[in-house]
Amino acid sequence: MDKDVGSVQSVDRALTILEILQENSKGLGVTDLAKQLHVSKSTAHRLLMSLLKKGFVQKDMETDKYLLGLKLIEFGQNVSENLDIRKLASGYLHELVEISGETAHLAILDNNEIVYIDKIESSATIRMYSKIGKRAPLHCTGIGKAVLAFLPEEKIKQIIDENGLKKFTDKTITDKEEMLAHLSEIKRRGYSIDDEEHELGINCAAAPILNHKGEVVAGISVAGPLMRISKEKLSRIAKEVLRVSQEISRLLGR
Amino acid sequence: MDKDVGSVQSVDRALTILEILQENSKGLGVTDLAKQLHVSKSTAHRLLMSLLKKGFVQKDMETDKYLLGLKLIEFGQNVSENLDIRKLASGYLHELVEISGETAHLAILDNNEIVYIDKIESSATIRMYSKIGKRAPLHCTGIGKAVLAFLPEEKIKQIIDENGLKKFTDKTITDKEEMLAHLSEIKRRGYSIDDEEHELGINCAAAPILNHKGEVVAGISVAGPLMRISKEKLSRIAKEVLRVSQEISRLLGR
DNA sequence: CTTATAGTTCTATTATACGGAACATAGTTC
DNA sequence: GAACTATGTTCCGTATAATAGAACTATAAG
Repeated sequence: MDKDVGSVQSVDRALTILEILQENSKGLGVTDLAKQLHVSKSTAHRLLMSLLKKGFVQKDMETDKYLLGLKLIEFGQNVSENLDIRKLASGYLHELVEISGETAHLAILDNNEIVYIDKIESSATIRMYSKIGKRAPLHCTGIGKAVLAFLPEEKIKQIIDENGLKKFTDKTITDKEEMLAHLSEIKRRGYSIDDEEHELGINCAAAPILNHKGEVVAGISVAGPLMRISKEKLSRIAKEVLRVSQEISRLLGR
Repeated sequence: MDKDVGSVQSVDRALTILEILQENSKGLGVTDLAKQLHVSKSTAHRLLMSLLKKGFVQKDMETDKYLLGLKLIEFGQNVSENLDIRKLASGYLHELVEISGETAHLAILDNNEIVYIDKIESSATIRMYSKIGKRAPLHCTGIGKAVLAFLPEEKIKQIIDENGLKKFTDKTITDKEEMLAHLSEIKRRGYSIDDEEHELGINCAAAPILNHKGEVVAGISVAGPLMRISKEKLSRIAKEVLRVSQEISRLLGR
């Protein structure tokens, strides 16, 4: 057993108690906990007293068992709220670049547009901050459509009515009914495909990121030139983008 | 300084670190934390290593500061999900009984009806489990209306259309439009009043309990015979019921 | 009533958490 | 670019604080 240098035994144990209690939602007694922790009853008890005093665990009055405390709800909320989506997603975007060999993007929804807040390229190891901050419409970009599709029905209609469906290329969807059907299909399968609807020669697969309330807050995509991305490759990429988007959403408490 | 007997110093300190980090959402360095904890840098550092290893804190790669870890989101979710609303509310219901001298109820929404899951009476110190499990309609009870008012608009209409507005007393609201207006008023002020709409001679003030997503999951009320409750007393009670409902909702992460 | 089981408090022992110093790293100032 | 500061990390001897086990309660079971 390695000595776990640089950390504090009793703290490790206390945190392990929390983990054990997470697995036992009906609560555990001191003796059970002591066994699982491989410590004496008195040690387990003292650790519990510290956790109890701070509200990290509570004692069920009826069963006399210890369970996770309400304080943890607060903490969870707090972390969710102050989460920096860019930092959170960064590692995943790199993973997507690795897998696909193409460029990955992260964008958030702001004022009926998307704003790119990160972009990671395969070739250049340095980030191109130039494009970061760029805004794009919702109706004809991969991330835009993915985000739009997951907004509430009324909000979608409102945005379309307010902003229209401006034509960027011959492939841009400009008919409202067609767009609504398209979005509902995106919502069903979880990801969107941009088939040169914003810029000719560029294909893109994207998926939304949802927060703990199930609200769409951002989107990620992988995009690249048509010549390098076959239909088949794009659909493989789309699966990966979807998977990653779900992992990120999960981190947000989704 | 009392010795905080029965707890573990290092655990207390580690948990305090989490509390301090909660107040500093942009993160803190080792030195700052050590100062606030009144311990040496090395101690603060070792405590952080334990917290870090378990994912309770994370280190921001860009600023090199420590902040609350994503693990806490999981815990929060877990606690919310496994929360026993009855146990949670119990103390608060007793408080309401104390304040009002009348009977307090807790009910949850189930299948377009409310189900009473707790009832606490002033006179009898023992709980009357007889009434627990009883079902009642949404449109003419205090809790029912409070819950109904906080459902999504469409859901409200759907429920009314499906279940109708059955007349129980002369005061029962049976007109759909009148009911919708009534409900929107309830939503505005946060609490509902049942003025003999279900049972003659019984007045009641109720308010909804919302979960972390803002969804209504239950309601609480204080009810009593007309002869003991003046209009004025009822409105005083309603304020208390509202306050308590908000406190419980907050515990649920609202 | 006795026995068993779990929770809580007490206490002597030593392992372990502690502070301070040393070292490392980076960011600033001149 | 050297000298200086501020901050993070590692090391180490010491004494404190955490530990195990026993004693003591409080319930529950037989």
